[in-house]
Amino acid sequence: MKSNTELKIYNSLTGEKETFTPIHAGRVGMYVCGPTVYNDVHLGNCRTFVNFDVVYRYLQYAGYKVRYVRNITDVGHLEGDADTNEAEDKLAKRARIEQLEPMEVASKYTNGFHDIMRIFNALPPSIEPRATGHIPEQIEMVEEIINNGFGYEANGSIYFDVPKFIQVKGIYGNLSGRVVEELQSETRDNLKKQDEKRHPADFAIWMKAAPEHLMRWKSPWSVGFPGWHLECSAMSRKYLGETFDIHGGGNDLKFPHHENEIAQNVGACNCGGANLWMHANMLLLNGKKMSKSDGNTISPTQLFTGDSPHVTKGYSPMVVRFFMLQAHYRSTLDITDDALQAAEKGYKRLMESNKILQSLTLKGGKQTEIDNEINALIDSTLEDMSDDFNAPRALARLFELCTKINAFKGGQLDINQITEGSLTRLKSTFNDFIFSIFGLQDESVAGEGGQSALEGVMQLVIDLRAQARASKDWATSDKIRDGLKAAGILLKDGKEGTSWTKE
RNA sequence: GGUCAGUUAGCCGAGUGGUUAGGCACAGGUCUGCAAAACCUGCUACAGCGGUUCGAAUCCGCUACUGACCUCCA
Repeated sequence: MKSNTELKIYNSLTGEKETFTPIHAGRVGMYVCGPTVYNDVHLGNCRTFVNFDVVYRYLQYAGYKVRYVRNITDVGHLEGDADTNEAEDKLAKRARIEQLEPMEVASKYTNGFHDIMRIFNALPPSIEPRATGHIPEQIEMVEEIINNGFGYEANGSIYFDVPKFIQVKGIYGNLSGRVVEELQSETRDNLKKQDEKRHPADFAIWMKAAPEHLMRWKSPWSVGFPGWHLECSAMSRKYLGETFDIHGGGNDLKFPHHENEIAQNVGACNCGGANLWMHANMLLLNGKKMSKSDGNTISPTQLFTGDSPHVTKGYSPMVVRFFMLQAHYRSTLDITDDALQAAEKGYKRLMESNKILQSLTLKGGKQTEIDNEINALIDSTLEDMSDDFNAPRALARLFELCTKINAFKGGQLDINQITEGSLTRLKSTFNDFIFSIFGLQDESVAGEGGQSALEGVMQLVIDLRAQARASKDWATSDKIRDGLKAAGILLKDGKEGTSWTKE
């Protein structure tokens, strides 16, 4: 542990921030609900995964060995009314529309999802299991649930008996705050549709496949496919154990998905799955939920290219990632063009300050008030992250350090007012935060190989311009500066010469 | 309709019962050949109405509004 502060995490299950104590000292098991791969990944989905990427990264930084499991749902997730014949598997529907095998659809969108995650610099999970790769485990779980009396068969489909579960275990609704009596009264109008389910709150754990259904497996009850919630219960248990540390996902999965997941786990092995549930909040566009039907939506690609009426220009992936870090994961985040522009400048300022910091040196530094301030800021940055992963607050502290760093360079503050040890600590912590914890990348750095050649060229150009300036040849000097700006390179004249940066 | 969350300065967004969040924008200044960058200073807000308190943006209640979930959704 590089931080002495204990880690506190908000637990959706209890509604309180709790001191995090892993089941096995030094190790963390974390499961995050991954995407259903029937379409291009949604930008809001990206926010959730970026948030959990930071959680994953910070846990590792804090010294934990983390097993991070994030699934790919490629079967079972129904679209439409799941209780009528109109229900259709999301992947199967897509396969029909695109005239592809369901697995082609899954592969296509899984690849697309991975591409976007890589672009956002999200680390791959330790294990990325697929629902279709775990059919036996899911069938086994259905059997367990039936044997424990919490499942019943109707026409080849198996349903989870929620009223029975409530009667015996009494925990259904603890996560989402639902009361099943209310659910029943709310859906009474729809009761006539539910010919198979005994209770409207019941949900399918195994579905008998209609003849035209493309995805089908043999089971003791019918040729069919598993229910949507089941794969997470089965796979989290398989890879993380009957009880594990953290389960995460988007806020909108809390009910019914996560509530049912818990019910399945408890119903199968009398184990509750995760000790701690984390939910990332929604991403809004112009103050409203993204919705394709309203046109209030933007894809990651559109955001990068600027090809959308919602933005005036394209924003780089790291700017978007930085933008996401500026809000707490449990708050909604409103994506607007103005906010993105602000984030773009903030991101550049942060990256630039880090570059400056890494080049700072001192001779004969001593401990002063400034030294104390800097160390206090570093400490609070770590404390902020340990307080329910408060990235925006940690980022604010980093910006306060930026001001100091820039002042050291500009000469407004004397670098020798801090000790050698503090400078070293500042350099490593600042660097770790930006790259290892926040997972940002420096987009101003050119690709491999090109950088050193460009450095040489730039040094030459800057020298030539310095000569022109020395002889007060402003025309040449300004021509160089303006020409470089047009090429996307900014020159900065400082006290100790000129430096440059990519725009 | 039910449940839950939120309403913070021009914009985005943290936050705690009493002290400057931060970013961006804006204004003034320093520096500069000019500019940019950087630094300094300023702008100092907490939906409305009540209540608790010596003191509330922070706790409680009501109202208004927004959003999420209740149906596929990260």
